[in-house]
Amino acid sequence: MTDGRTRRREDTRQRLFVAAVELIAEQGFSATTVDDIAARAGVAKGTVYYNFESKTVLFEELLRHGIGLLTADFRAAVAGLPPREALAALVRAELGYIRRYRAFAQLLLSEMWRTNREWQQTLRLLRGEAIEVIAETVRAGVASGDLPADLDVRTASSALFGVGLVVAVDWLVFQPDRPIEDVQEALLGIVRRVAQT
Amino acid sequence: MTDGRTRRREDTRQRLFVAAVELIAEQGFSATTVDDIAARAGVAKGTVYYNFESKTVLFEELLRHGIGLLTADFRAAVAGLPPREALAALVRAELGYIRRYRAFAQLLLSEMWRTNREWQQTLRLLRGEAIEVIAETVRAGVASGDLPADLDVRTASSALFGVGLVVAVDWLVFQPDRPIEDVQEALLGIVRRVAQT
DNA sequence: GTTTTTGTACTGACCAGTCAGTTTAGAAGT
DNA sequence: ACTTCTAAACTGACTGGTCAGTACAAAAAC
Repeated sequence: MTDGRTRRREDTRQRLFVAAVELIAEQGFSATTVDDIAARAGVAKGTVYYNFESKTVLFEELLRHGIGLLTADFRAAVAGLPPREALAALVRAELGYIRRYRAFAQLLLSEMWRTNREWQQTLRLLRGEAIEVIAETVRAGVASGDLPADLDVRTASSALFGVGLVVAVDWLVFQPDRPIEDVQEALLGIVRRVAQT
Repeated sequence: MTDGRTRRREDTRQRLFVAAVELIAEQGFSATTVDDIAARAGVAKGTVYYNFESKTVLFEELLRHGIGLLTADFRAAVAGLPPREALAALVRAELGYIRRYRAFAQLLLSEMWRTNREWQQTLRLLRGEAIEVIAETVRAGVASGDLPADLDVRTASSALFGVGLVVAVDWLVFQPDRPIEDVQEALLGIVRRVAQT
């Protein structure tokens, strides 16, 4: 199963992911060339096409991989917690994820609200999966009375997701010196306020 | 000054701005070709280069123009108001602007947190100008005691700017059916909460 | 008669994707 | 063990197309 071949190949794909995510976060998908990605990953261009069908597919698989990790973090964070605590745990999980995968978060923020791109459908779907975890928590809170009954679940969930993203990335890009605890506190405050509207 | 020639030229530039902003909001700067922009504006390619030095300069002037309007709206909104009301007025102004110049807002959201692009310096500068208006209001509020003294002016101002942008664009892209008053209410609630931290 | 726009044709750089050939891991034969 | 064989993994020069920017003569607007 994990013989030398598969491990080697998995390693190559991982290096390509890392190279691609960094370059695309900095420059965007279109401005990033396959040659750049190959060079940064330390492989030949042909290797990119041996491992991925096309530049677009590479990016789609990258999105799937990255958001998959985020969704898993979300699920782990809320497991077994009552609604209000689960909501706070989600905020902490999102921030922790963004700190760990800074470049991916930056990339998401830049590409999330685009329209008319080939991979846009994929991204929408994946965004939906991540937000669904938040939505389940919000829904449970509304049902149990822990959260206000008139809260629009879908809107609140996507707003929560987006606000976390923008505040954290803004912090990473423009205020990297500020301690993360402040950011987390500000975000938790925001969430608490929205949950009472 | 505003003779026929200048007005005609100004009109051409305006049409090019509109075409460029829509295409770049949808696809990004790199994926948008000068031929596309000219075609959408209903103008020959040569006209683009008669009116602008290069594709990059066109984009930079577009950014200057768009953020200039936003900054002017901000200044008009806060004129003569006490800090807390001024803050609410800023939120309303930002939302109104985003509704009017939807594509530009989408473009800003996508390009704001990029690094390593030629025009990135320009964008940072302009972002600073817009945020400075917010910062003046926040600073005045802190000085007069209307806002908490321990509020970090720079951070609060940029967070306010970013949150408004992401919530509004998310609304435009994913929930266009939802009434804008809801969005405005949610935002005002958020701002009130942050102002008390 | 001067400024602005048009239309078309062109150049040179760049870039996604291909492919014939090379290297490598490890299975099979002795 | 140790050679031989094979398929998987990787390489990098090459191709065909795309696109920013140029050139310029003729037309339209003022």
